[in-house]
Amino acid sequence: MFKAVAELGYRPNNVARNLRVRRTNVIALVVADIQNPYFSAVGKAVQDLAYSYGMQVILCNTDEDLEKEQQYLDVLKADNAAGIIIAPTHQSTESFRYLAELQLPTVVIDRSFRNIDLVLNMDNVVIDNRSAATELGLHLLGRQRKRLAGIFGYGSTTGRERYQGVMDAHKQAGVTPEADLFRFVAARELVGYTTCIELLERPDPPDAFVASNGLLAAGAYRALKERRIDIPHQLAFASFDDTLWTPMVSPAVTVVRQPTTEIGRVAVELLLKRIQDPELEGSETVLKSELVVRDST
Amino acid sequence: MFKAVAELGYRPNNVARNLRVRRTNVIALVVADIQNPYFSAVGKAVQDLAYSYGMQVILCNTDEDLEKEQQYLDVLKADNAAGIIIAPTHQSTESFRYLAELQLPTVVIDRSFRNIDLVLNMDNVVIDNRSAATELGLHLLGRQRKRLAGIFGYGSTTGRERYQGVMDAHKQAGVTPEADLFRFVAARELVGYTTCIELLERPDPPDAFVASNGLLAAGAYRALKERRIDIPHQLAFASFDDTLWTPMVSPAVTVVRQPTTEIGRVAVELLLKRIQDPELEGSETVLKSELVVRDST
DNA sequence: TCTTAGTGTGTAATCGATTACATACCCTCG
DNA sequence: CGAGGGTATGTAATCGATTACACACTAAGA
Repeated sequence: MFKAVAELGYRPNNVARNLRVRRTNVIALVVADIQNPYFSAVGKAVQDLAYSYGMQVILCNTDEDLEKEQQYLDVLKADNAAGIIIAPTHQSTESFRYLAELQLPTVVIDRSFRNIDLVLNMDNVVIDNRSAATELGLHLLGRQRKRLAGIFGYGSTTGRERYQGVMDAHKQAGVTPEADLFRFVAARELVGYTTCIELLERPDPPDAFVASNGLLAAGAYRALKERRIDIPHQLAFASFDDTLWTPMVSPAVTVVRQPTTEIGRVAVELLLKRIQDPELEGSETVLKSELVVRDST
Repeated sequence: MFKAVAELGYRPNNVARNLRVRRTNVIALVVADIQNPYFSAVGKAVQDLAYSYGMQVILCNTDEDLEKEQQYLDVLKADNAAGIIIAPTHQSTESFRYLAELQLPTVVIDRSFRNIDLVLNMDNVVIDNRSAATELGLHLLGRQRKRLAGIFGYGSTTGRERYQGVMDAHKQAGVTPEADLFRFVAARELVGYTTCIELLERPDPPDAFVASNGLLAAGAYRALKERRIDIPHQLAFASFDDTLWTPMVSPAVTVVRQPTTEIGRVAVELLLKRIQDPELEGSETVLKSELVVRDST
């Protein structure tokens, strides 16, 4: 039988099959930018695990552009995707309503929808950004440091939560934060670079600096090196996301390491359960991050 | 009309459409590892351009495993993918025959199939690895350096071509290469690290070092820093692939920069033409790479 | 021997769009 | 007024699998 199949060169047509059984084996990964090391690490994990379950992964870069994201979602619905794993650009009730109306099994990663006023049958996989940021903030505010600056991803709850955590750290350390030292900007390397320069050129520059994600950190660190800032003595530097370069530079960078592989794994497993039973109630998984202290602080 | 469509919430079913018109708008990107910065850069470019043409990109990590690659190819054929962009794991006649028999529009990137003895209706987008490696080798062999070591990706023509280029450089510089200083290994960060350590611990260690891709380079550089090797005085270091970290470390790393965005762009455009007309003759596009000299050499 | 369960084979409906073709309709021109 | 060209509408076939169902056949038990 199998021999005959092989000899005749029969290839089943999955498109026909998908039409008949009314589902596909494609799951979509919708993120801002696959070049962001955090997302590419998660993407790798998702891809590997999906493969072992016989599923394909489709890749969607939104560039943090809501319209682009929604166009992708429309296409995914039309394509009858089995499910989606998404780090949504906006965390507004409006955009979650759009997402929910697709009626596709959905797992939200990286960004929380705890504060969305809708009943959402979706799973959420995040880390505790606020307390991780508090821990990092307290670490930076130690040793008499008083002037912490920070750049945070604009538009995502992640950035806001990390900012909140840093504010909590100020309170706990008894330091008054200076509002103008904190900026919300687009998560791009170049933006990290220019914003960092801007902050350094103030008459009263900061003595500590935090970046809320790997891309911003890369840009900021480049600026610090270019200006020959003495790290950590003149200024302490730390960021979120442990990437290839953070341990390699001198001084090596203190970071909050996210469990990217674990995030991808949990996301896929939750998604597969939800594909089995789309009516499952929503859930929230908070994974542990880890403060990795290196020479930059 | 459009109003009625919107009000009734009609969503077309692309699966049915795809079945009827006998094609899909999915192109597959088949690479070893999306976390490899080279591939994630190309992937980003492919994804962005594909989006503008209304196509989806499916992501396949082969981990340089031929069986996994062929399983993916089978699925892609069954799924009726519109076309594939692939960096094939093996460049053997056998594996290219397999690829060709799928009868899918195909563009091969990163690795050459010039030496394959088959008539292949595929496009090839590469850089001139051999002469780029020669240029890099000559650069390293300058200033009285006589003992160049190198690690190259195992299994790909890319690694072999770059090795050949480095050998050419020895010839041109009038230096006799020492065979045991050159290793072909798997493209993983950890492998780069251990192999580098191994080479450093020889009784007569090298005075220059080259890594044939970004992942191996990351591991090797980490080893060099850990052993507190004085770069570039004690040992000059350079690699292929310009990534986030290469300009950030001290000393910044001299690299051969590949035009990743251009590679992705050209690959998609060739693929789209080939989807239009699958009978097009094969082509080869050789893009220019660039030697970026920094402090490590 | 007859019934019943279980197995095997064959035919037809189904998924939801596209596309081809037939039929009906309208307008214009000879 | 009738023929012809062009648009409109409607019906049916198609893509290639899955799945349901009818029917035939075999084997075991009453």
